[in-house]
Amino acid sequence: MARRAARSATASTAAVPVPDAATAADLGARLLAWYDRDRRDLPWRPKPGETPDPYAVWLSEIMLQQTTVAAVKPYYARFLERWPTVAALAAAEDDAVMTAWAGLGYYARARNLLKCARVVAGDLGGRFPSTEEGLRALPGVGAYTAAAIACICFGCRAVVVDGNVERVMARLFAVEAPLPGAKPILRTLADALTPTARCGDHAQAVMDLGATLCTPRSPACGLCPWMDACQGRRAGLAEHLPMKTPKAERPTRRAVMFWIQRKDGALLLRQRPASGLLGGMMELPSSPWEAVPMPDPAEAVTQDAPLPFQTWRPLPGLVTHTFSHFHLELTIVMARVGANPRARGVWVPLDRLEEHALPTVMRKAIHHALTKGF
DNA sequence: AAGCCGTGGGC
DNA sequence: TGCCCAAGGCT
Repeated sequence: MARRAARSATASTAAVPVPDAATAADLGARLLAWYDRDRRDLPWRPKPGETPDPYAVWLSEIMLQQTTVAAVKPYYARFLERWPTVAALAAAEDDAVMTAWAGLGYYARARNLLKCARVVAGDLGGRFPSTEEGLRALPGVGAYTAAAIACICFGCRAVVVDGNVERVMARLFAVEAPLPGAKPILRTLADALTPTARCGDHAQAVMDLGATLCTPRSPACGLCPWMDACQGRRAGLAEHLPMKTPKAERPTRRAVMFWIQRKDGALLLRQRPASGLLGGMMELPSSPWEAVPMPDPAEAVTQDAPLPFQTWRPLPGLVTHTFSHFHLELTIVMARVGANPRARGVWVPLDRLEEHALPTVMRKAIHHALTKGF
């Protein structure tokens, strides 16, 4: 029974013919010709003939996980200038790295970045592993990143599959099975197209194709080196691929957030727990973030404030923010406390907030308070 | 193994 | 405006 089910799953895979070696070689040659002609100039991409610095490539690949090139560029420049080598980064203070990462999101990446730098600079003597398997064992380095570094920096033949590659393969071979279920099929197709020579350039070329021409919406098929071979385009499906299984709705969580100022004007911040949402980042204290109606400010002041205070007022309006899996609405309560309050956290003068690892949602809350509260 | 984990930009 | 998406990894 189970065997029969597996067989039928395989049958749907078999409906997508894997290209033969000659076809793959032809497609690969046309792709590299296009890449060599229209190569994008990216800060982490070595010029033709230059030897890539594994540290720089690794840093860029971590930053680029689920993050756009435009968002990464300024962070990448600041990191590379401040910590030019893996040894320098390994020696950095945790807080300095989290502060420098603030605003880029997915903060586990920053924690793993530091862990990884310390493994490489310490146990590995300052050198990144030169194999896919060795790289894959590093914190924050998964299948994609290991393959990318291995082929870009060390010339390994590695199958690089990211969102771009999946989209390009789905269109080129008209794969109508929806993601994420179609991942194995798309990987098989990417593998069939992956050459041994210039494997790193090939990988970057497919990703560039996805980023610049074979875009999620309104692909520029007329400029594509694979236009005539693209089965998705031939079927009039290109723009609709890859299909995706619908994802769950995002609930809205709500909370009352406390802007608490000491007599000298300093603001109370706290550090969040090391793991989980915004792990290790700084926050304004608040009631729990729950998918319930907005709490009554007076009740929140009584139940959830990190220290007692008499003088307070709720600010008009809401601070809204959307995370990967929920929306957040915040009511800000402004309060004043005495000169020597006792509370867990750090008291920060308003002109030194930028020295702390404040994620975007907290910057929004601070901006709202400074705008509406004064 | 499906859910968790940020943010900004484009349409 | 609200929704989709981006060079994924971890648990």
